[in-house]
Amino acid sequence: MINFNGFEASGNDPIYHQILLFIKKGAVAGTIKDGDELPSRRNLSALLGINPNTVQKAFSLLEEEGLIESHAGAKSVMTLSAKKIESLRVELLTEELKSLSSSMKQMNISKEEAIGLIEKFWK
Amino acid sequence: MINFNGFEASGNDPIYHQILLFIKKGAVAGTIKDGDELPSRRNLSALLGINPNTVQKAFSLLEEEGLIESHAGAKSVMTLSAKKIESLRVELLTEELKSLSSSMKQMNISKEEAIGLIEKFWK
DNA sequence: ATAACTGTATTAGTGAAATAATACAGTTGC
DNA sequence: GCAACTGTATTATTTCACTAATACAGTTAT
Repeated sequence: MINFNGFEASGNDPIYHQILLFIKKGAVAGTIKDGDELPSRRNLSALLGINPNTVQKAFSLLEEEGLIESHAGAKSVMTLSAKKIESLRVELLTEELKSLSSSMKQMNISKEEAIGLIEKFWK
Repeated sequence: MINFNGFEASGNDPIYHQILLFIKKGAVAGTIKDGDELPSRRNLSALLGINPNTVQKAFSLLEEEGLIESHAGAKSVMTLSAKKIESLRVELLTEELKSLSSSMKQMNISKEEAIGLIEKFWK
């Protein structure tokens, strides 16, 4: 069963999208594996203190992307492959790093200084 | 007069917030200086293809933070100091790097790999 | 002075995220 | 078989970002 203890909703990003990212990042990290069961919509919404429909939105998007399978009555399960995971890895890293380097350039911060700052901030 | 040519609204971040960041990052970069005039609400909204009220929201937040001054009838102007700029720099960098390192850890990516990826993505 | 610009304020409407309360059908465990 | 769980669907409401259309008062340039 996938563990949501490390999850905390924050910022202005929609909650359903944060759940989506949490699952995707877990898949990339290897902490979420093919065949893993997801908590039920009702259980997860209770655990996170949010509405079941919000969880349902996240899960239905995961299904559209082919990352989980759902059947009425049974728990949803992860459907991962090495190929899918590699795609996720590229997708998430590209997003993250494009945004970082663009942001740093807008502040006129050099690559070297940026790397130095990362060394500091990495705890 | 502050130049908004490099600005493009994108993503799910509210537009008023993107305008806010654009100004703050410009101040940190040094391309926006103390005393610089801002375009009028009406002009900027027309240039960006958005509603004047959205620009007004961004500008009123900037005023609350003491980064601009506005008086009825006259153009708004930047009110920056070395101290304010340094605060902005710390605020923006902390935000950006905390988010990066947290995200990388969720994907189980080491500091060394992260730095290597930044070297690649920095163009 | 006056026309054309400024900032500021108000009221109304749309769309999306999230909540709330149900309902129904399929599965699983005892 | 049956109770307790599952996924799925529907309708209504609230909040916020954003748009839209005005209105009014202060400034700036000619």
